[in-house]
Amino acid sequence: MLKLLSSSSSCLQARVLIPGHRLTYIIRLCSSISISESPSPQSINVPFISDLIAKQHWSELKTHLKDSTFITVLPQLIDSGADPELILRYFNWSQKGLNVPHNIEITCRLLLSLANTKKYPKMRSLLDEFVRRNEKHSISSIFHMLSLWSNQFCANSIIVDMLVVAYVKNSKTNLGFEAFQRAGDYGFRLSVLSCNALLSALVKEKEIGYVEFVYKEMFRRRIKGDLYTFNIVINGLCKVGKLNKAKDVIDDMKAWGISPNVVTYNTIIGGHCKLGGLGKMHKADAILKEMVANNICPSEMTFNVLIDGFCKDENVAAAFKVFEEMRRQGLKPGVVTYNSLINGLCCHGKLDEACGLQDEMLGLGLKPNIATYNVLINGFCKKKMLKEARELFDDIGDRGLVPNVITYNILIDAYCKNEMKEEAYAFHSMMIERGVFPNTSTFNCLIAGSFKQGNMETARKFLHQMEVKGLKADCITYNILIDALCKDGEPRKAERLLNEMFTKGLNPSHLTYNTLMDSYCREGNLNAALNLRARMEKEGKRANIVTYNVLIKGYCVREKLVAANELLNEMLEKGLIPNRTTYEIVKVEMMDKGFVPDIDGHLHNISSS
DNA sequence: ATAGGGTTAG
Repeated sequence: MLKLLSSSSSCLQARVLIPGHRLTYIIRLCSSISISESPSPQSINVPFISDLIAKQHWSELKTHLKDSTFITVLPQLIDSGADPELILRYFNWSQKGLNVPHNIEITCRLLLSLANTKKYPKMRSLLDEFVRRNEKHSISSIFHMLSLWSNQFCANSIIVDMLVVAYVKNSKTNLGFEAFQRAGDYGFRLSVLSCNALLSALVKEKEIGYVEFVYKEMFRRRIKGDLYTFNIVINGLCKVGKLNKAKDVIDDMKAWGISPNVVTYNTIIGGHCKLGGLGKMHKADAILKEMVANNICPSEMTFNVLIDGFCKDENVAAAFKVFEEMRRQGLKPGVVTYNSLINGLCCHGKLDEACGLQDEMLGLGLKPNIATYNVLINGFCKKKMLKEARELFDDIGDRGLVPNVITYNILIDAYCKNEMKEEAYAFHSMMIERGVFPNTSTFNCLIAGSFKQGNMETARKFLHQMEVKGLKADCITYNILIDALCKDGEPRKAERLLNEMFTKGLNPSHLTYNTLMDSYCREGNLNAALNLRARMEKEGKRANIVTYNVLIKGYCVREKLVAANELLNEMLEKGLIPNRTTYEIVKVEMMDKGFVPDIDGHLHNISSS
């Protein structure tokens, strides 16, 4: 409990009553650069000074005020009830001229007087400047000052609301989140506007845990979300594959009387297409039907998302069916539509058809963009038609387009994979010369290429170069390094890299674990492989087909056929469909050694029964 | 004054 006793221009006395104690403390709160030593600061002639500020007679003002009193003028101006805009003008001038750090107390008082006169744009720019200055003011000190100087919840809330937006706008999302959280402790009410801005920034930074926190907290604080709020949260959840939770949010919004719109549906359909797992396109199709049943008309974007999904699901035929349906509904396919289809055809090696489609889009007056070229170049590269890829690359400039980092990465990767490192390095230099900066992916291609050629030294050189350039190793970099060590028969060293990934906040993928398990299995260390499986599942990653293939093979080569068979059964029970590799392992390692399959595909050991 | 789509690297 705190009771205000008195306040001077720069100091504030308050009595602190600590519950359960009989003692009363008198504290003096002084701002950092206030001249608290002088008991009564020289008072100023407010009307006179105000007039000078209004006329912007700064040099005259400077001669009237001694240097040391600049900061004492502000509280007096505020106390006098002068026009807040006038005070702000003086504040900005003294700030610029003297470059003194922001004084929290003064800033908060100024914000409060601006809030009371509804000078919202001025408050926004003041807060923007405050946040941009990067001074290390703690959020709690700001909130504390606001509570000390005002008991108007409304004014305080508006300031805090704008503060959150200012942090988010200036890419200080973590501070925006902290302000959001503390606002709850202080009981300040935030608007849906600032919450949406915060949520949107958190989604962009893939901080989904925080997104979920803010979303739940909004309910708890009775901040009513709008259509944007729900769409942002749904998008965040879809991006990390939490599709069931995304569906729950759709139920939430309906419960709040907000109907999902075309964006909502496109987002959730896209989520299924990208990370839906088994039978994902069927689910995506079902959502499309639900959307139509709810009288939401699919847009060009809806079809684009579906077409791309089918292409990635290696079902180009279905993609073309959607393409036809799209035109039947009178929607015009755009460049993105064609890019998805061209990419789908390229991935199937159907380059002639892909080029034909490009001609078709040209005929429709659609201009290919750099992504169109990237998918085509990639198609040629994957078919080892590097000459044709190079020719396409040379066409880019004639089309008035500029190759981007992806274009270069595709070609560098292709040259590395085809043991043409001179060409790869030439493209690496070319991109730098042309001002396209290599990114982590560029180095991943170069590092992987070096390993492939057995050139450990070069790989290390690129890894070093990458760090020097301030580029951080990502999951794929680690996978490349882990793979190289594993191929070298060094799974223990590779596992150390796995540990390092966690310390760097990187999320190992199935592939990471599977690579390591395979390497342990090859040297017959089944326990180490099983430990890794346990670790992987502890991290929320269920064994996939490759995991089972690796482990089954591991048991087989150690002649533990019964254990291998148990794993095979486990895999079938979990609904994982054995692939060609599984079949080969089973045939060579098991069926040829006395196991026979029954009608369900389960194997039985005839020598034991 | 905020929400949704296409291209690279394991």
